Amino acid sequence: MAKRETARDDLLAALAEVFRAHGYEGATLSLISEATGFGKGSLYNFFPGGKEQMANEVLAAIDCWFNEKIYTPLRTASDPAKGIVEMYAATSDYFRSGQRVCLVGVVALGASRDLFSGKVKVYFAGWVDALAAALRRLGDGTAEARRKAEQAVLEIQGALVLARAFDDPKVFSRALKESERRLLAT
Amino acid sequence: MAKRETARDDLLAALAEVFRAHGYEGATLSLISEATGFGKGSLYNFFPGGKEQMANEVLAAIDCWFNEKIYTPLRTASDPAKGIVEMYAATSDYFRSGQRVCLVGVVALGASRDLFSGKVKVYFAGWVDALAAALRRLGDGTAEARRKAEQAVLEIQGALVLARAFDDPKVFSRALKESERRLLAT
DNA sequence: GTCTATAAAGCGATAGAC
DNA sequence: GTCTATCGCTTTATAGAC
Repeated sequence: MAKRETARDDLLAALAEVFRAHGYEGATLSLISEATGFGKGSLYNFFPGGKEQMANEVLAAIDCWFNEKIYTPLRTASDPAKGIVEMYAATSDYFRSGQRVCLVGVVALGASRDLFSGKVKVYFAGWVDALAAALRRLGDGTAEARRKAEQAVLEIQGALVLARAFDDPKVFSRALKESERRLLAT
Repeated sequence: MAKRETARDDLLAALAEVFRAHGYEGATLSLISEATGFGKGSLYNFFPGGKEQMANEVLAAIDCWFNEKIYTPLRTASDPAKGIVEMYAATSDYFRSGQRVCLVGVVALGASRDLFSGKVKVYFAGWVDALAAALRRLGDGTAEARRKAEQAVLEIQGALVLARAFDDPKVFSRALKESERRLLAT
């Protein structure tokens, strides 16, 4: 996390937005070049592996962000219930109330899934596991905690689909609020 | 629905599988040509509008199928609860227990959303509305029925994402079973 | 109605000047 | 480290033979 990595992190953030907006197949090098301000030559200097390496590093950066900002707090919060509340808040922020898509979810549904299946699994497993850990600390049994955690993650992904389909952020906000309420009830 | 339309329906079904497997951007004419057995010339004879027309007709056919097999039964079943049970069964069949993706959901999340936003909205609105109608017949108020219906459709879409991410049909089956149980409770 | 051949544009990726 | 020029290939789409 040294300062000299900031430049690459910024670049990865810009790349992530292009992949989110156009998907892996649709994110052409021309679009990437335009969005990042770098020529193709520079891009291949940063990522000798081309588009595939770009996407792999973007997915790794996303996983890293979620680990740091969501999964770890969820596991270590002194009050697990507060950790869950903060998870929903951070999730809503991250996805801009449903106007920003989940790149990992898009990849999971898309044709490029096979290329990145490892990273996709790690991302979702990390989320479900961290949430299940918090629920166990709230008193749920192992199986019940896992079931509820899976359900919550699934609701977030479904809310993103429906919010995009209806082009209505309120669908997302409403769904997340309900999901949080249900998860913390009893 | 005349018999002479069957050939085009079969063609649209084959096209749908290509779009599901590769997404709109990834479904190249070469892939489509291979999957359908028609040369590019023939494809442009059937669909002068090219790929965009193909996708539009595929989405229309999907909407038609859901209307006929799911939305209408949901509205007209003499027993609304039975209609809901059958909706979940038909949904699980249609998506092959989560191994088949929802093309409309994929389009909603993808870059081609703007091209097909009308059809995407109609599909999901049709589903939510039909399900809400069944729930009202079961005694729910307008707002409550709509809320529950939206939640159920969202759960189905989320279950597809998670099942694909984990590459595990059981995730889908479990989620649908739970969703059905919750919807029919009380 | 179906094909092959081909056009024109865009793709990912590379080479080499600076 | 960044660029322009370019390669070889694939893309969508069209033209024209059969």
